[in-house]
Amino acid sequence: MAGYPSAMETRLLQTFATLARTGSFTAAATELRLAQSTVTVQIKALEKALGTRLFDRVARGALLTEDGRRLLGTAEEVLEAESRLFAAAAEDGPVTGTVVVGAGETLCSAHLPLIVAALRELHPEVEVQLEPRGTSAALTGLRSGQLDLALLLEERVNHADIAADRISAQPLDLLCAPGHRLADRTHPATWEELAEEDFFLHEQGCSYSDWLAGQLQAVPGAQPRMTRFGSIEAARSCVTAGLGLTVLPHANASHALEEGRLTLVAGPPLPDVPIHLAHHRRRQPTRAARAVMKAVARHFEQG
Amino acid sequence: MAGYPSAMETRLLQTFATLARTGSFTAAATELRLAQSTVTVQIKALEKALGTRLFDRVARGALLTEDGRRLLGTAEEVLEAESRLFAAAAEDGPVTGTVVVGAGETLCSAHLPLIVAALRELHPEVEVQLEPRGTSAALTGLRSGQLDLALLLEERVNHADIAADRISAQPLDLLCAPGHRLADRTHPATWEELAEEDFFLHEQGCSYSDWLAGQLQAVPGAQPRMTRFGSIEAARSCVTAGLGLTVLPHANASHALEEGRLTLVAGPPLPDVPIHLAHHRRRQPTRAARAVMKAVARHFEQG
DNA sequence: GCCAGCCATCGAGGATGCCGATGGCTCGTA
DNA sequence: TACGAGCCATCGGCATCCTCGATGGCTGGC
Repeated sequence: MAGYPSAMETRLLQTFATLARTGSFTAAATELRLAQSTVTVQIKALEKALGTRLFDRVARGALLTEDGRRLLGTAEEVLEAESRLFAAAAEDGPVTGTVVVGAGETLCSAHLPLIVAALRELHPEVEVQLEPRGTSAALTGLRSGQLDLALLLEERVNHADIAADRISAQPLDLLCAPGHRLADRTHPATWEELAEEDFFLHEQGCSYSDWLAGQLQAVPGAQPRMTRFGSIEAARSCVTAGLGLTVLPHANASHALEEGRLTLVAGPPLPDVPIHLAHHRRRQPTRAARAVMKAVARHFEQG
Repeated sequence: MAGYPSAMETRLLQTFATLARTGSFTAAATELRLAQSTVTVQIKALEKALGTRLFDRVARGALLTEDGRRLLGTAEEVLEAESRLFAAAAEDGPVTGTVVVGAGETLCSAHLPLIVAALRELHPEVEVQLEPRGTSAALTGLRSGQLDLALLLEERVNHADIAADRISAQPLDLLCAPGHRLADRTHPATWEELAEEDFFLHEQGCSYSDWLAGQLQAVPGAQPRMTRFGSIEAARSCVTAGLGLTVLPHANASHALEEGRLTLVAGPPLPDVPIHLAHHRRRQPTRAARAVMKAVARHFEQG
């Protein structure tokens, strides 16, 4: 029994303050919507808890004692602090802080700079920190708390502890250099034809590159030649140099297409790659993180 | 339903702070001597009351959310204010302020200056304000709250709402001027003899003067000549001028006796007049008032 | 001296808090 | 992979506490 009675309820302090102001048990009870006897009991309980008499009961009502006057101010400080607590809880906190977003290089280079720029206008106080990570590294980061959000280029994100929303889908482009022999094909190349070509793809774990690799390897008797790079830029450079083909989300290829460094290859239909925005299910996103989530969603909605 | 839920208990805030510090429901429960389930329920109740999630429940325990971090400080302010309240209640307040003491002129002139002087040494912060009042006016003052204390020269003080302690008794002196014809009596004068004299007495309502008047009027066939004054000083002046006799508590006569302006008259035995120290029963004396009460009691104990 | 207003007390009943047990979940380990 | 330890959420029971209305004592005014 070291300290004070731990169960101190501010309800008693409310009654204390009201009784001090009105000077009447009955009036205080009316104001507090309580029975008069309840006020009597509560004040008695408070006096017992504080170990001192707070009021003199006189014929016309209740008068603060010296101790009562002395303690009233502090009691009101408690109430005021409590009121501030409720007020702080009611209002939203500032949208500020750093949000660490993990995303594969594909998205980092194509979309995220635009998103960050849009966000900066809406919430200048929010700092976004990009962490280039593949899907599995991103998931680990979400679990360990190193990442607040992750953008995943995956068909499905199915983990019990990860919440993921499908926010968009990227069309894929099959690409080669303008001078490449497949550049001017008028009718689509088949998988069998493509399996004879050289491919320069993004690293293992990149979903659309893995998907393409799977398609090529599925061609019977084929021995597809695929070189994987840790950097999209490196793979794309090989392709613009005319060494072979690659596959990229359209957003990552559009620049080079416009500048004539790459051109589309007519080929078999390619699927869209969905983009998922993920966060840890058990961790509530910060306000800043929610702002980022909104900005991401808006970016992909608009195109 | 305008405001916040009025029943906010700091117990929940204690649990909030402890859980935030330990990061574990189980550890917090152990520290707070509660069951783990209780901590769960309390935190849930607090989150509901505040309308926001305070903790992320993760596998290894509980992590503060952004809102939790933001509100923790304010919650601790509430606890700290409450702690101050208990501390303030535990310690005695300062002995300071003004104490209004009512007393008849008799005591005001003889005793109270000494009491005030003694008190000033012990409690320099306490200011005593003297209100010359007769018994009935003093009682009214106690009831109305104008007086904190009253010193009453009465045989008995018997009022349900007034608490009075008999703290001393004043011996009475029967007095005349040295040249008066009763000054040199060797054997005591009787009431019959005294009833022939001129008396200069304090005002109506002065207990010992009234008592003396009663004795004189009780002498069969007597027509006592008594002049009453609103001021003791006035009555005493008449007596020192040799115009007659008076009766006074010894303390009020001693100065004049020592200086030879008055002398004792041998007469019938006179009773002691008790002094009562009174305060309103329903009003708790302030600390300053209690200090005055102590000083008064000590003064009369010492003589 | 009676009446109106005020506070204290009491008993009942309804709400609430706390507890122990149990179950689901995660993580580390054999 | 299966298992056990540790952690939190839920549930039902029990005791406690809170609130209320009724009643009585008291004071002060008419």
